Amino acid sequence: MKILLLHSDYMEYEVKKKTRFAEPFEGKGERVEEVLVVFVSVEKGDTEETASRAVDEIRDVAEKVKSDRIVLYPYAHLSSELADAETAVNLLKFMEKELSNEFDVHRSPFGWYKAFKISCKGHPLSELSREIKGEDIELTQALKDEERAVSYWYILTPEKELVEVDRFDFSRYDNLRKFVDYEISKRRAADRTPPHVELMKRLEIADYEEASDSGHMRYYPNGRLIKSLLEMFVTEKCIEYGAMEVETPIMYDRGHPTLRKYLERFPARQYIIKGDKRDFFLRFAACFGQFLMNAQATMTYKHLPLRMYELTRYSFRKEQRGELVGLRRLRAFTMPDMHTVVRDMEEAKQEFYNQYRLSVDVLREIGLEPEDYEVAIRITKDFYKENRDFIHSIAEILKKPILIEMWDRRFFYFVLKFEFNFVDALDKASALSTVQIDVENAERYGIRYVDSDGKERYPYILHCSASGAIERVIYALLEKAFLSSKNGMLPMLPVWLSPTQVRIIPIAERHLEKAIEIANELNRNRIRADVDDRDETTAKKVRDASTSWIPYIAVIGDREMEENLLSVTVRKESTIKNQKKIKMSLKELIDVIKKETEGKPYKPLPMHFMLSRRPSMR
RNA sequence: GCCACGGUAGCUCAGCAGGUAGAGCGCGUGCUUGGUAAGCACGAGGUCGCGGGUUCAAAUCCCGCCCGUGGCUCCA
Repeated sequence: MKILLLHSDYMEYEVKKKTRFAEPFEGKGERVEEVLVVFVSVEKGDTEETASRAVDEIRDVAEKVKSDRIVLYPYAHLSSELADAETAVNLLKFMEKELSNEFDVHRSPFGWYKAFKISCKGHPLSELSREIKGEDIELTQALKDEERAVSYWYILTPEKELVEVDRFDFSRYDNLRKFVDYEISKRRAADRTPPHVELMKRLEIADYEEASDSGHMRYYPNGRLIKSLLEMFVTEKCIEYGAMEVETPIMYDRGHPTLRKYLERFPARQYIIKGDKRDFFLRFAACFGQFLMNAQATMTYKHLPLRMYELTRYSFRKEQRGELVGLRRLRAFTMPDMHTVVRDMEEAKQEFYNQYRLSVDVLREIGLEPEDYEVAIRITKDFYKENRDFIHSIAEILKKPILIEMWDRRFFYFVLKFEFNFVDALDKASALSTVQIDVENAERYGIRYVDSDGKERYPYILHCSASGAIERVIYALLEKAFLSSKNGMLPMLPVWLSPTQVRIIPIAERHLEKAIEIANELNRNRIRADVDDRDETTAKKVRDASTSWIPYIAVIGDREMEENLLSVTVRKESTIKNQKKIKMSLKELIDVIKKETEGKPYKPLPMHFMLSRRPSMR
């Protein structure tokens, strides 16, 4: 926004003719004496926040020149980057309203050709221009609100008692203590790179891509397989839960009146794409696309709850440079995003409860148990008071204490949310699953349903990410594996996610043919098996398979050929000192793995099944 | 984004009072046909992150930038 301030003896204007942007106006014009005239150009990207900063400037100048009368005069010629007319009028009206508390404000109509006369006083303060940058401001209104909101911290015990956080006995809850420390005192102890960063590289899962922006990763064949399987799994679970899968654009008009409000909270966090005529921002979640779709749908109470799902590949958030780490925090990430339109708060609570259970279930099947994460519930005080029993009933689901953050008032779109927070090897917490009850966006987007009495009503909307970002799930699995290795176990991924599930190791060349035959049979049974046909010693091949976290290592030599059995090393039952080796038939091995991966998605080996034909990816 | 530290072979790192680069692993070739966490030998492989400056001479000193990690901040 650009403004030009002229302290004047008088200002006089006369309305001549409409432009195509003209706002309705009846009068002819007016003359105002002893006035501060403010010429205003509203620019692209300006928001109410920009406008209120302009108001502060104007107020400041008006007080200095001791003028209690102001003319707000829309004037396009101060800028070459003008906002659309609707925004401009809205912001001018907003400024008029803000200023009229203290001043006699005259707003000249927008979008008309006007003649004016002005007599500028000419003292040193009488002519000032100001540029108020919309994009660069750090603090938007919502952020200011957040600063003013006070948080109260409690622990909700499994016995449904609400205890102030200082009075809770954490002695049996080490992980929860770490999480609470992280949340409240913001204690940071880490002095090294998180373990998953080294692991994601060494296991050829993912790596930094210097040719892209920070926080955009490359995924090697192994990583793509793991990511793909997780994506398939979460998607299946959400569809099974009753969601309609959709796909929506990844970029949206920056000036779109509905989207802008949502954007205001994070002005510096968007990727901006220059279009031919309009500028676009890259989505940071699937909300927009789904809400716009919902707004157009004809819905009645009979259709509710209505669930819509999308896997965002990608969501973009231009996080601050120093916040990015490995797979924990990215600028481009994949997130399952489900929105549920519900009739009323009763239905919202019911869904919230069910989606909480869905999230527990999804994480558990992925390989993250309730003891691997800590629960946080964030809630407004009012909502808590009105729904005490409901909130307490949530504590029953996992029977573990929950951190409650209570706000004295609502400053964002939701009244209630939960998160499951993974606490990693460096005691840092990151949110995985989350569900929120949104009481604001239905109205903003014009999402309505027809109720049983024939009247249109605004529904509530739940936001649900059943697993959290897929990349973050991989991070959690790697950190968990690292933590388990500190407890003397061998680190590994769940079998259904392991890129190679069975490694066949022929002892000498004469066993190779049989090894290939076995691998083929396994692969026909949808088990990812490969063959280490390299010219290496058996010990070396076993070591390589072990350091690649392969769950089943099957050695085949003369003895196995003779007995028609495999000599299988089972990783999850082994330690580095004590390898668990079992003789079993091929059929038994197939049965064991099939049982272990039952109900999970499958994809074939991500690379050639002969190790000698496989490149090292880094 | 701010502060600190780091970037040298494909990988992990050594070298740095300024004098044109080293190890281990990996890779290639040969020997070896092996029995459960690293066989042996030989060989190839380097714009020392990028750009500028100081100097007879810069991987090494100075400045700027890029990337990474930690802290601050932040996480819709």
